[in-house]
Parts: sequence; C-alpha cells; structure tokens
Amino acid sequence: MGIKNLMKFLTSKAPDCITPIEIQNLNGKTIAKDAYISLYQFLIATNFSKSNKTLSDPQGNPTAHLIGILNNTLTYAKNNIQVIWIFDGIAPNIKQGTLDKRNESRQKNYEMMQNAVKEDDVKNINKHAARSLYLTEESIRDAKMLLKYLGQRWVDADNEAEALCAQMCKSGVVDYAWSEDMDSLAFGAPKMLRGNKSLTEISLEKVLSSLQLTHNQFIDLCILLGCDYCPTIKGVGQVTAHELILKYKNLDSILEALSSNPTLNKKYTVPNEFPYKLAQDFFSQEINQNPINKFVVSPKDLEDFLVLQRAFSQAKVDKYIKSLLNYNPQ
DNA sequence: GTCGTCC
DNA sequence: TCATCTGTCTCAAGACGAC
DNA sequence: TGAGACCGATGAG
Repeated sequence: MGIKNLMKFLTSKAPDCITPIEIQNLNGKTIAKDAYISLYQFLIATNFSKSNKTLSDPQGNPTAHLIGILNNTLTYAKNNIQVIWIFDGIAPNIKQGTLDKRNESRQKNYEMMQNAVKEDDVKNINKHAARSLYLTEESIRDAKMLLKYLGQRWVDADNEAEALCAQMCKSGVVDYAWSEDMDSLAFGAPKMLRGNKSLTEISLEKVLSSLQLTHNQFIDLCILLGCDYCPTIKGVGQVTAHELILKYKNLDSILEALSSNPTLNKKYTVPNEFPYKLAQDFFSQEINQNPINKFVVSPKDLEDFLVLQRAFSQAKVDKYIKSLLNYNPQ
C-alpha cells in the first residue's frame, strides 16, 4: 500500500517537489528499480488490460512479465540508463498483518473469479483474475534468468526491496530509486522516480523543506498517514497529521498530548496495538547492501531460453538482440 | 490517436 | 457553513507497431 | 493496488 494519500498530500501541500521528467533527461543515470512491483505491473497490464487471455508458453509458464522486461530493458538501453533490479527478500515481521490481509483478499478474489468462470462472466473473470494474481517462484526465477542473459544487474535484498533501493540512492550507488510506492521517501531516498510512460521525479529535500519537517518527522508523518507497518490513529488524516507534527515535533509528544488532553483524547483514537517505534526503526534502519550480480548480454542463452523454452518468435528475439547489442556494444 | 498484439 | 476524515465505487495498471 | 471521484458523518468556528 505504500504511504496512504502521501502523493495526494504532496500534490496539494508541496507541489514543487514533484516534477515531470522526460526519459531522455535520464541519459547517463543509474536507477535502482523495485523488481517485484515492475514485474507485477507487466503481468497485470499485459495479461488483462487489453486482451482477455493470459500470455504463456505451451507448458503454461507465464511470459507477460518477460515481455515487460524485454521492452523495458530496450527502452533503458536506448536512453543510456543503467538499471539495477532489486528483488524483495524476506518480509519483516511487522508487515505480517498487511501481508495476511493481502493474502486473504487474493484468496477471496480467486474464489470470485472461479464463480465468474462458472457464470461465464468475462468482465468479472478478468477483474478478479487480476486481483488474485501473484508472482510465483518460477516466474521470479525466469525473470532473473532473463535479466542475466540480457546483461542486466540485479540484487536480492535482505528484506524490503524499497528499503534497499533507497539505501543505494542515499549512498550514491544510484541516482534514483524507482518505485510506485511512496515508501522510498520514508526510507530516505533523496530522489525517487514514479511511472512508466510518463515519469515523475520527487525530491526528498524539497519535500522536507516544503513541509518544514526533518526526515525523522517526515517518517512520523508517513506513519500517521498509514503505512504497511503500523495501523493509524482514527480521526487523523493528512491535514491533522501534518499539523500535529508541526505542533508537537514528534510522535512521542503527540501521543503524550493525546493521553493527557481529554479533548484530543476524545477526538482521536489511538489503536491498542500501535507499534510506531518499530515502524520508525524500520524506516530509518541502515540496510545491508548485498553484492550486485552483473552479467553480459548472451545472445545464445537468450535464444535458447526465449525461443526454445518459452515459445517467443525467433524473428522478434533476433531483432531484439540486434537492437540491444547496438545500444549496448559488448 | 486508437487498437490489436505480444506467448 | 466549511474543512476534514472515512468509506465505497470504479478504472487502469506496458510497450510496440500497423493503420 | 492505487488513485480519483463521490458521499455522508463529524466537529470547529
């Protein structure tokens, strides 16, 4: 879910921190990209947005995410952009509640899809199929294999990919953290990118100066808005959250004020379980930077994998390899 | 610009 | 009366190329 | 899954 309503809040309160950016302007830049989110987007968009069928090889292995990687890699190569794909590791314990909810929703949608199939209701089949979709171990393995053969770099994070993207951006390994989720800013990425067709750059420095917050205060704001790691205080939305932080400086003091002031206490309900300190620590932790896997383009492996194993068109793969080598001379 | 296709 | 928050609904989510 | 539009409820001034 990222940070609830953060984009909306920034658009109204700190519009200067959000700037549209043309992909050509990223020439020579390096990007850490949240792999899972991208692959999921490819899978959904390619499968369900315009056709009613799932793209797969004759054995039933999904291929939509592989097409997405191919297109994406070529686009970046054309524009001389280096990408490091970051894969999620083990989810942190504090995210378990969020993950349980997602699994439950996925299961429910799967059942609704089965019902829609029985009733031959194409619209609802697609709707619920998209929502019950998930990336299997095999799909991830295929994606990593393809990236290897394409000469791309990828790395496994110890836990959240977004946290590692932000860390790499903070430490200067990359210029941008790319993600659809706004968590990257809470994790401290100085510059993040969103979008695919139309890109948006968000500068953390500008966010903090517009909102008149330190980074720790911004983390508190994100927790109040709603994140994956902690529930929210009922009655506190974007506006109130920002006002409370400006007034009381941090979450500890806000909670103290809520418990000691009967008027505030009546108005805002803090949940019984409110592990905000764990969330604060999680957003501000130092992340272990695992070694990055680096490969070179391997036309033979690409052909074997895509044409022979995944039933891609030989002509298209040939054309693709030619373009890639043209932009990425080895 | 819209729409079909990608496997 | 206005601002704010909450809940619910709906839609779209990639990239390329032919036309 | 997220983001936008819309709606009703609530509370402050």
